[in-house]
Amino acid sequence: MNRSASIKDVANHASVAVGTVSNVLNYPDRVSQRTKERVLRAIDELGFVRNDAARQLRAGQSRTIGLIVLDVGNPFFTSVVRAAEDAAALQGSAVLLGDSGHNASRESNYIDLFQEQRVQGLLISPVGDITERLDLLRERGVPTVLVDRLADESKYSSVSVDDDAGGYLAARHLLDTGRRRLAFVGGPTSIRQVADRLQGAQRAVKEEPDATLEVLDSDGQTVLAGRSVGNMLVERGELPDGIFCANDLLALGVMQSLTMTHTLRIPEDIALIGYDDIDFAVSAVVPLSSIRQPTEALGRTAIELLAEEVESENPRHRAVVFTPELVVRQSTGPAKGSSAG
Amino acid sequence: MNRSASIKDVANHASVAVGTVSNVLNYPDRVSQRTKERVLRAIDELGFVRNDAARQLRAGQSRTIGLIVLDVGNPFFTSVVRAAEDAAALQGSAVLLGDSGHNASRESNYIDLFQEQRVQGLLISPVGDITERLDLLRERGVPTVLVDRLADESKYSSVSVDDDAGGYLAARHLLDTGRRRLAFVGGPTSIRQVADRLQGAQRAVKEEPDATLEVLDSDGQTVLAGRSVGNMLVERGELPDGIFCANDLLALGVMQSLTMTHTLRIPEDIALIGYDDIDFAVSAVVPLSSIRQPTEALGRTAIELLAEEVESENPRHRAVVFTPELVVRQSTGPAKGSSAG
DNA sequence: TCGTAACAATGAAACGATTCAAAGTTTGGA
DNA sequence: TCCAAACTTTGAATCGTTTCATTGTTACGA
Repeated sequence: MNRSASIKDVANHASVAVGTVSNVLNYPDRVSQRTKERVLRAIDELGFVRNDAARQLRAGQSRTIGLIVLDVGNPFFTSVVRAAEDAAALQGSAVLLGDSGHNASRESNYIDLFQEQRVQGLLISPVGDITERLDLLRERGVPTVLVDRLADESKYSSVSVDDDAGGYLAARHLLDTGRRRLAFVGGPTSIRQVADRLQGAQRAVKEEPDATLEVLDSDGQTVLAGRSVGNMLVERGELPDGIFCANDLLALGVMQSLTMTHTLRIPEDIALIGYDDIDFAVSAVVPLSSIRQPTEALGRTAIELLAEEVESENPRHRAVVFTPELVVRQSTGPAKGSSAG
Repeated sequence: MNRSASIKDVANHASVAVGTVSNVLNYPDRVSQRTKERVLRAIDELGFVRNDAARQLRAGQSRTIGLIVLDVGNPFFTSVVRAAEDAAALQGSAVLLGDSGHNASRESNYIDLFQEQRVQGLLISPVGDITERLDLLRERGVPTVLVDRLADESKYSSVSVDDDAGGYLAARHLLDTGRRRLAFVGGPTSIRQVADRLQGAQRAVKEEPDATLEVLDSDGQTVLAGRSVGNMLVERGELPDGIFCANDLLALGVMQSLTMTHTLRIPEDIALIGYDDIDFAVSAVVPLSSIRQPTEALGRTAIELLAEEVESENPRHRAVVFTPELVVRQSTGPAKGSSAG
């Protein structure tokens, strides 16, 4: 048990050359039936398992793809990850998953790790604007596809969802159901997705002369962060009549603190809409309206674009942009004593 | 850009021997200041990145740990994963994550993959009773720790939570708040965790002569599966007055279908309790009572036990069992016109 | 029976890092 | 100035695969 069996041990045990064992493993057709059986028996008896490090070393490349997401705890990303894993499995690759947690240094560590592993390529949902680092990767010949982030097509392929359009959809829906004093709740606007969704919302609000949009900064994009923004609003007293949150987790948090007052009603007093349409949106205190993103398509397409980059020597990069979709539920029903318009 | 620089390229560029470059990387103290600087400059100029495959091949072992969970979409597991990653990072290892999705063949694929990668060890939350496969791993000298599953201490280390105790806690709580016609909702009882929780519940119910427990099979452990059990109950009409779900996702699903009727009230007509205490439990339609499991401790301890196995030649295995905790929220408040007993 | 084409099996070289015994260099005390 | 000890540097050997030119074997038509 000290050292696991090598291909050489198998060769000895079956009285053949190492090359033959390798052929049994990789090109079974090149080997005669008799020999194949003997080798397979030896493999079984010794419990031989290929050493992937040696394979990779010889091959110069691994069969893994690195994927770095901003937050594995966020159902949006787990869904993308799942789709990417499935798509990768179809083409015989495995996915190494890294969670940066919106933290640039953790992200950097994963990039280092994946580079050392000589991954086939990298899918990354980057923290901030790490163009220098990514440009370096590009120079080093590591194919990279940006996920959930629009990229300069001359440099990278990317899959993303039109966040500006999504923000517009959300705000437009609040306006269409009669709300005029809107609030946007979103983490630091240095996060691109947040900034774009806000921008789309502002575009919609500008279309209604009597509508206003207040921006409420949240500390991150979690249920907890949403709850503290909600508490702040409740204490402050002066409330908007429609709230658009940069993601569903935030919205669920806001919903919690609003409903805990037992005096504010959703949607009669305040309408609430989130973003991502995670599974939990439908099972919230008040089922949450949201903006749905095609997560499966994101993950699958990312893998496909990466495959294109890996295969062609000098690939043309493509930026695939998906369109989000409004999902109306109870949390944005008609306002108190007003007909939608 | 065709081929990334090797240690030999660096050595040439800096006019030193390959061994010296290796020393700069691994034992900087053995190298003089002048030489070190020269080598580091060469590394920088060539953009050299260590080839992990070659390192591993030489070292005979990788610095990664394989972790196979039943469902990454389940917040319980993502929480465990996160804790394990952090603990592993502290000891300089990386975690390779695999999602079996309760599927034995996917699980088997990941075990193969991880074995080929020569991971330091394996953390696994196994699908069913795969003792044969695990015994084989043990013979091959792959240290293995079972996660969320009690193991025979003579063979494996394990970290788990006492599911029987948790089931008892949940059912006892329903009984204590006056419910007598209980139902248990849980995926196939071939899943160990489900079976144990049910058993604990049955133990509690036996303590009350006038109490009954009906078992409702669910198709998996997702929000969706919960919803369909709930729909079935509503259509059938004859309802329990207390429901214990094998996890929170199921409970949220059941809650959805019950509240959609607009005639049944939680907790007045039916009390509902879940299991896991995921973040979303608190933000449900009716904040969900649940059984909390110490997920961080699970993940961290799993890594620690694995480290013990890796370090000692002939380790004594340990089975660490954590105790779950009742979290009472609104979904199990007092019943209609009855005082708790 | 011979020659050749098709098929099988061989084993040395290569991948890139680490290790370690050996060789080379510096330092400082006598 | 010389010697030994301490410090640096060297480079061949090694890890376990895959590759591929070469050698060995078989089959079959002439």
